[in-house]
Amino acid sequence: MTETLPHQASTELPAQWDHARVEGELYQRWVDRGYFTARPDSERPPFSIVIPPPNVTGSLHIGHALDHSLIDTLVRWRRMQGYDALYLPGMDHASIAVHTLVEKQLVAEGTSRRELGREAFIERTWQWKNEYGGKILDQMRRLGESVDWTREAFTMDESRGRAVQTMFKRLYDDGLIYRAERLVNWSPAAQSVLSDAEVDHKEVEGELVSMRYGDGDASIVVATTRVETMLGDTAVAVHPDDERYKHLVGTLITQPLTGRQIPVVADDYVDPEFGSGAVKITPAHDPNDFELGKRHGLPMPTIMDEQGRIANSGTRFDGMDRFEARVAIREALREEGRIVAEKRPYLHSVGHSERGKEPIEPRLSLQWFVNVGPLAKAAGDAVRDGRVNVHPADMTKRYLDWTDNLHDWCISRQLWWGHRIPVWHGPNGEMVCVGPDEQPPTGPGWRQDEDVLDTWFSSGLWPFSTMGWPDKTEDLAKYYPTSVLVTGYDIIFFWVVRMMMFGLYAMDGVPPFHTIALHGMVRDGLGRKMSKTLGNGVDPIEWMDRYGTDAVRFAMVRGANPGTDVPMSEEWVGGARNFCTKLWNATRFAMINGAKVVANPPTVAELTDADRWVLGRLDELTAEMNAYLEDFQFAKSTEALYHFVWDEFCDWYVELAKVQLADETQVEQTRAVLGHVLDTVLRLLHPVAPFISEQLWTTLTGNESLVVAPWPAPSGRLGDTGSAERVASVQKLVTEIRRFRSDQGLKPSQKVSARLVGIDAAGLGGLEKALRSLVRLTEPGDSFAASASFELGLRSGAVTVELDLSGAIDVEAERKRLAKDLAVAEKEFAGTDAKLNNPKFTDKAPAEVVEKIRARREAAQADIDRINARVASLPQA
RNA sequence: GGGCGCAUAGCUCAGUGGUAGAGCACUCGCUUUACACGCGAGUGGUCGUAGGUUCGAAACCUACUGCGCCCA
Repeated sequence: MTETLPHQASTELPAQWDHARVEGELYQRWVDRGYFTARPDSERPPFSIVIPPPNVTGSLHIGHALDHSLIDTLVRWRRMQGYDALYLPGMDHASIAVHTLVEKQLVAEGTSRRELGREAFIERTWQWKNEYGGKILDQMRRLGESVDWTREAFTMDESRGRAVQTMFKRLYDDGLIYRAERLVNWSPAAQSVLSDAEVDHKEVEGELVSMRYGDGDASIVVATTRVETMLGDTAVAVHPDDERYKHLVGTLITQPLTGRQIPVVADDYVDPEFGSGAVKITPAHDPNDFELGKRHGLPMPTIMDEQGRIANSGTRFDGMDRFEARVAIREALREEGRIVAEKRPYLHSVGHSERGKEPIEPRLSLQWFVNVGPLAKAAGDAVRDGRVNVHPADMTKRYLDWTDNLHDWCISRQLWWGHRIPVWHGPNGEMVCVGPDEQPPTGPGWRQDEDVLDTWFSSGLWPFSTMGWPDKTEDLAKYYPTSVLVTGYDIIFFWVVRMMMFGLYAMDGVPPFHTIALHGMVRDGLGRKMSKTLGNGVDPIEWMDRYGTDAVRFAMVRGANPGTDVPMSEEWVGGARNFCTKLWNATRFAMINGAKVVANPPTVAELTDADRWVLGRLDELTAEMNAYLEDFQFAKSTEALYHFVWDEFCDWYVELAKVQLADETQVEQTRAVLGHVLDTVLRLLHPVAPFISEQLWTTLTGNESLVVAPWPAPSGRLGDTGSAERVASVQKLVTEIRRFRSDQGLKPSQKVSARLVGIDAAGLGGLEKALRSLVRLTEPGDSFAASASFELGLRSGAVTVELDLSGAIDVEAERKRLAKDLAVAEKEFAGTDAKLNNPKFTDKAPAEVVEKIRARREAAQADIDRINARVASLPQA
């Protein structure tokens, strides 16, 4: 078996592509040879991409497989084009996820993070990271990603930590980071604040409870979905123009259960049409109420603790969980006869933690914020004035929607795993922000802020923190800004906007990338979102096991139209695998027949029409694929290659070549053409399917590796020789003859004696041998007697095919076939004739269009005449 | 409630003013000497509905219907 090892050039390929055995070895060889290592000191121009850092807890899911396949395709393509390509890998530290995970472990061990203490907890978290984190990096190797492992980065390592601290201090000193008491998204599960981006709003079936505050004339009915918040009410609000309540505005009203007196206030915010037209106001537990409370100077008591339990309300509900309290308070109100209506289920929208899925509690709390105003404006302007392009362009609006409507970003988290906020608080409320090389204040009463920063704060720095910023490094000078950011449209607000804001700010207005190439999300084979509830999710690693990495990558890239979702099914991956097999077999066939890459290719004059045609098409393909890749049209680029390899090279050229290989005078040139086409095709395929292309190419050429082989350019040496037209004519002849044979029930293998009248006059004499081979037609013998004949119109003339079927033909089948052809031709004639008889058309349509239609009408007329003649010549039934 | 997008073959999608396409699925035939993960030949579409612009509309405009996504 050793003869098939990938590192040994062998003249013969194994019968089958054994992806499972070869992939790992090939990948390791690439890494060992340093192909993926960027060289800032090289003369080559840079092409750099930083991967949006995956999460340290994560593993490769189907979305990564898509994103990474596209990125690696671009990187490998540019590397082959001669760029000094840097594809920089790494991970983020996933503050909440890891913190929660380790905390759970501690609880299971009967202890807690408080018991352990901050330092020991962090120590423990690093242990977890070193032991279990980063599974995804191994999976990236499986996927064949050409990343520079010598530059692997992690948001929590020392260098990235310096970047975070530097950035914080700059923003702080510029007044763009501030601390304030605001109503924030509180996660009782994590016992931490979350940013708006980490909260999903979902429709839930809750209840709408209407209750009466006050008594008699001085009473108002208010409705709420969160009855428990009534303990924190500090007002009832009505619309200023609402006649029903005018007499109550400015008075106090008695609140049930607490017996407190709260004011009735008037505010435009209230919708008089909704419900009773009056609303209860809980400033510390509802965003709208908070704003209203500020306008009216209302007290803002917090009546829940950090775990979502009622607290400090001074009622018997203290200590109860928020959802228990909701029921208990409702029932207490009912006993007092305060409930006037209940609507259940009542559909309304509730914020949920994107990670933990639990309902978010709006909570008044002292937190750190980034004032995103100037940052977001700069991020929007960079796209508006064209310094940064969004692909596809219609996604620009989506991007600008984000930058133009961004709220201040809450960056503090009540967690321990992460970058601790570099601010020291003094005994008298002083605050000192400390940079990386500065000494924090010491002395009694000084302590560092307890909170850590949102993980996205460090991820936003990724395009330059990974290159050594804030130091002025060689990498930063060469690879920043990065060439393009490739990511899904669903995380524009997470990655893209943050990286843009921070990049423009930290790097003197230079954006972190000039191009944002957006792709969609992977969906299942029926176009449905993959989800746990549907159970339609898939593990890309399983597919790689079964079909090979190349098949998974090819399927992904082939499905990726710009900005649109990518439906992905096992059948689709299977199709990609079939393509790999097809190419494998074609290469194997070519090599068995002596295909080789030659130093001095045959001159154009030495080539046959088939040779010239396939080489011309290869030139077109090369140009086409390049243009598509330049434009991030991954699906089209891959589809073009697929079509050429299968439908043109394998189906036609290889079949035509079989005849040439049997001809001593043509065998050498044919071997050279086969070798050249495969050499080029494998180069073109390599960025998408690196493994199989490498194995085939190194075997075919005996060269070291395709990873660093040059990307092909069109040869441009074919010119217009008319070969393409002649091959197209032969294809038409072949198809029509096959159709005739099929309709007549002839077995494909059955040889038929035939005369091809007019083939020389049509300029196809050079292809006759090949044509006969493709449709199993033998030369007519002495006893040749045509029992069937039909004429075909070609661009260079008509050819009459006469066949000796040695016996009667199936007249009925033939009649049916001709009737169908006649119908098609007549429809074509009628359509074109109607146009040409319309003076408006002939007057107004461009001359070349009129000419084209005229030619079509003539061709249709000729077809009709031929078919009618053929019908007339058939024996009468 | 606000915004955006989509509707083309059984399924999933290309197609942006001049002959409706692909992959898969389906039907028939085939141990044709690289490949049955294959070869050959086929079937299948009033391009969501209704108006409009145009010599000409799947494409451009308007309305409607249905579906999806984002935000609140």
